[in-house]
Amino acid sequence: MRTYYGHLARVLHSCTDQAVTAALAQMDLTAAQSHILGYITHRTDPPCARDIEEAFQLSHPTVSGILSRLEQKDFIVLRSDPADRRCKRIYIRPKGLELDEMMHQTVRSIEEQIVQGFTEEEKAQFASLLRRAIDNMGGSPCKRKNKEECNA
Amino acid sequence: MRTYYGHLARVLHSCTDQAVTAALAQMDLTAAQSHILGYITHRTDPPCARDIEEAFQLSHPTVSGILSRLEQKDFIVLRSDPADRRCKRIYIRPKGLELDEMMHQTVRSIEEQIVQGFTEEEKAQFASLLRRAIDNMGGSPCKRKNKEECNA
DNA sequence: GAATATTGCGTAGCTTGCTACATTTTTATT
DNA sequence: AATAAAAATGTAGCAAGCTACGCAATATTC
Repeated sequence: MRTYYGHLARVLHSCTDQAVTAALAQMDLTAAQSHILGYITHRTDPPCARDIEEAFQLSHPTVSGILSRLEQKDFIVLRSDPADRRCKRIYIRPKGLELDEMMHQTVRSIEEQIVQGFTEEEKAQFASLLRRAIDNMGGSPCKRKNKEECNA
Repeated sequence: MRTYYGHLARVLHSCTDQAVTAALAQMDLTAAQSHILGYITHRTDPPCARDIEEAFQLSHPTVSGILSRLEQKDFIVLRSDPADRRCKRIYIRPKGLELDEMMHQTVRSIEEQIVQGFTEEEKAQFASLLRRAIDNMGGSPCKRKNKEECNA
């Protein structure tokens, strides 16, 4: 039987995503929403949509959709930056901040589950091979200037 | 910087998928459609939707949507099985058969690009680690009885 | 200073993924 | 035989990913 790495990547992404989403359902968050919410929380200064696109290698409309759902649920607020009125800064609201600890614990435990039974060496190799494969494919849809922020 | 395997899997899936879709655009096929079309072509007997769900670890509505788009484009035809009227057998149409060789060549070349610069040992390890990770996550959304068909 | 390019965002429209529910047909139970 | 369970599909509705387009604000260039 042939090996299709693309297929394996899809399946791994898909089941991981669903595990996280299921674990976070009680907080009314999906996997994608929680990752982005966590990123916003841990920034020292409020990011704008563009920052998230680069950090997560996602297109603008995708990020835009996720942010608008987070805003609807009152986890964040978007406000135009007076210094550059093109940008909309993203501010965490108390309701979003509250979930942070629980959210991160959930994500961490699922990340551990993925590499359960791996030796430290295997974990390192797994990450390294994944990053090399991504690099072989030209990184990702977005052109990214901040390469160090990606594939993290 | 922490390593998020789930994130890496998403990015790898995403850029692979887009590379395949871009390469196949002239044939009016997406990555998902071409994989499923290839599977149907290489079956000795016409499969039904359920077979595809198991082989690709996808939910019924997902497969149903892809099949209906393939049928709209006249690549396949769906016909009820007279022996079991619940099943709809999937038949390849000439227009679908035509693309097979070109399609497979495209997919193969992108699969090679993913593991470009990998030694044979690294390729084997990469596939093995991916399969172990998928296994750790409980395989995938579908419960699958045909485990040997999966993660291929 | 005016014209042009770039940047950030919004929206429309698509595919692909999911869950949840309903329907039809077949199989199993009793 | 009648009823219940299981299996295959259909459909509604959502999230998340994309491209392609347009608009407004800022930067750049002449």
